[in-house]
Amino acid sequence: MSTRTSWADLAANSAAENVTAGSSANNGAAGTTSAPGRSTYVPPHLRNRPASSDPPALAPAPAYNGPVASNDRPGYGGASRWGGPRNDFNRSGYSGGRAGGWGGGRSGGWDRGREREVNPFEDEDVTEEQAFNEQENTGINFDAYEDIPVETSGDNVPPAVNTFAEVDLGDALNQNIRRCKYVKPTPVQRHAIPISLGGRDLMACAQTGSGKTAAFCFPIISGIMRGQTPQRPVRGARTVYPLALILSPTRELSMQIHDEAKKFSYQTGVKVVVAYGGAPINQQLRELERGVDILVATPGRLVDLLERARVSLQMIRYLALDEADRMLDMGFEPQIRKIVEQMDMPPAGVRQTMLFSATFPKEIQRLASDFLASYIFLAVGRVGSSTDLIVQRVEFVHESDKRSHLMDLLHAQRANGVQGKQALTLVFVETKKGADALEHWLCINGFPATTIHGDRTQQERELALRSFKTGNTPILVATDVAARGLDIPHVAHVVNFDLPNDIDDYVHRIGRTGRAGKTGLATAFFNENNASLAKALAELMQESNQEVPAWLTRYAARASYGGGRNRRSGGGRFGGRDFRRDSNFSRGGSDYYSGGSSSTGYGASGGYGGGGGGGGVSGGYGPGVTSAWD
DNA sequence: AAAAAAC
Repeated sequence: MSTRTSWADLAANSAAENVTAGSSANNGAAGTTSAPGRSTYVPPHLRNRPASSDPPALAPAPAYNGPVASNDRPGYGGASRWGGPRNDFNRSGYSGGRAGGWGGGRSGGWDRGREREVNPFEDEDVTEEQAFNEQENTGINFDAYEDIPVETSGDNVPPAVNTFAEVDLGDALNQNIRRCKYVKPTPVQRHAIPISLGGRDLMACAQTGSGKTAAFCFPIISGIMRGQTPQRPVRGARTVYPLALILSPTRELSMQIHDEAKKFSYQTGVKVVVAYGGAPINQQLRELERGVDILVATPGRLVDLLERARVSLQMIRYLALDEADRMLDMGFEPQIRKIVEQMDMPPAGVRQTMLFSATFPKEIQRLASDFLASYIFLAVGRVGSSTDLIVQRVEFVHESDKRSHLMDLLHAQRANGVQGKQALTLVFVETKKGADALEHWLCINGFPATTIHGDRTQQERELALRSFKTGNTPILVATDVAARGLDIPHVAHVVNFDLPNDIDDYVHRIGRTGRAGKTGLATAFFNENNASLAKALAELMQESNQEVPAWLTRYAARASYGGGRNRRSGGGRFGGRDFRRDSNFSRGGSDYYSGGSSSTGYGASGGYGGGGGGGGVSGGYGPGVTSAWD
């Protein structure tokens, strides 16, 4: 009994046949099938919470009364791609109200005060009322941003913004941005947010630690807030229908994205749930039943949930792939294809799709383009990494000398340690066995170490990460499970005990340090086993103004087989280049790339920061000043 | 050849 032309109707036409309107959001929890007990369920971790941990007396988010048509900016192509139905996203009657103002019935019970939303900012100083619009006067040298090379291609690229205030994210979200103490958008946010708000699909390449999570979360949250409350179909009573899906390649990264997204969506009425393997599924199912707008997940657990019909993707409006190139590499691609193309998700062009990574090899871009419609390619920053914050060293170390060499590094580091505490050191190795062995060896030699890899239980993995973050065990031996996305503050040193075979993996690994405007050190142990990486490594280091040892240059020259996987993706200074711009790209269709492109942004300073040296992104960050950088 | 990702 659908009564209007809505997104749900569109979905019904394109994806499913058993749409039954009339039930409220989220699997009828507040509708006719509502289970009365459900809305009063309080999960164990929230029971008996002292009153002091309730949200402080923040003013309720003011009603959002701004224009509601930002999804429809004329001329950006969003509306035309969507045709009529998309206009229904802009619920004209959206009138705020408590906590972002979902009408009654949304997320049954969620916003009725029965369950208090845990304040994710409770550790932080929320009384601080920095004037949101005074960010021009903070004394931060954001001019440095102007030097960051930016490349966009695609049709009708929306112009970048300079402040959060000038994009229309809504008051509740703006307040959370303020609580996060994000003063000014990072470069990728400046460009990606207006693109996404304009309704466009996006493939974005931006440095590690450059605020990508917020770049895709803000438009999603904002879009859901202003969107029409969907008529979610009733299929099985226990099927839930998230509106947004965020996929990431590791469990810990999904947890981290979830934590971030919870902060951004605090008191917006938008519910974020995370689902990943290795943890009991029942608790995740309970969370899902309590309502979900944004689902953050790893692929395996999501497929499980889909096959159990506990989750349907029929109502997905937003799809985001973090570490998108990893998600589409050989190991992951079939699973991702299944989720995106073979379940009930609306097709590209109907949903909005955002792909983010610090690296984006051409061949992966080609695969990814299957998931996108008329998308904008965005590359921000140099060679896939904030490398000017990271001092990269390469040392020639024979396999048999690696342990003692590591020991020397750690001893030296301990001597220089601040306040007697060992600086956090992240040591990457090639294999899980190798990780365990090295951890053991470090421990018996007096260096408190722990390890994270796929053979450990999820509990062990999470404990290891926590123990590392707190400095309890300041050395973490890791496989590539920890290479991507994880934001671990204060990592002073990344050691590539075993170098990866792929230069992109190296970029991601060293990106675990040098975050939040801090400097970092990355040391690699190179030997004859790594010859195939020599060329790419030497080039990468050169591009980021690092000292390249002469012996490495010789290795690089010798390695004539430096093609294939190890070649810089697209070359040049960017983490990537739109593969559509390659002259040898052809795919039959002509609708692929017809737009213009622009480099270095929108009339901002030209050039690449004088070959890199002056192009630093860190310049001007004062101590204690937080940006949305991380 | 390895790692990750469901039970």
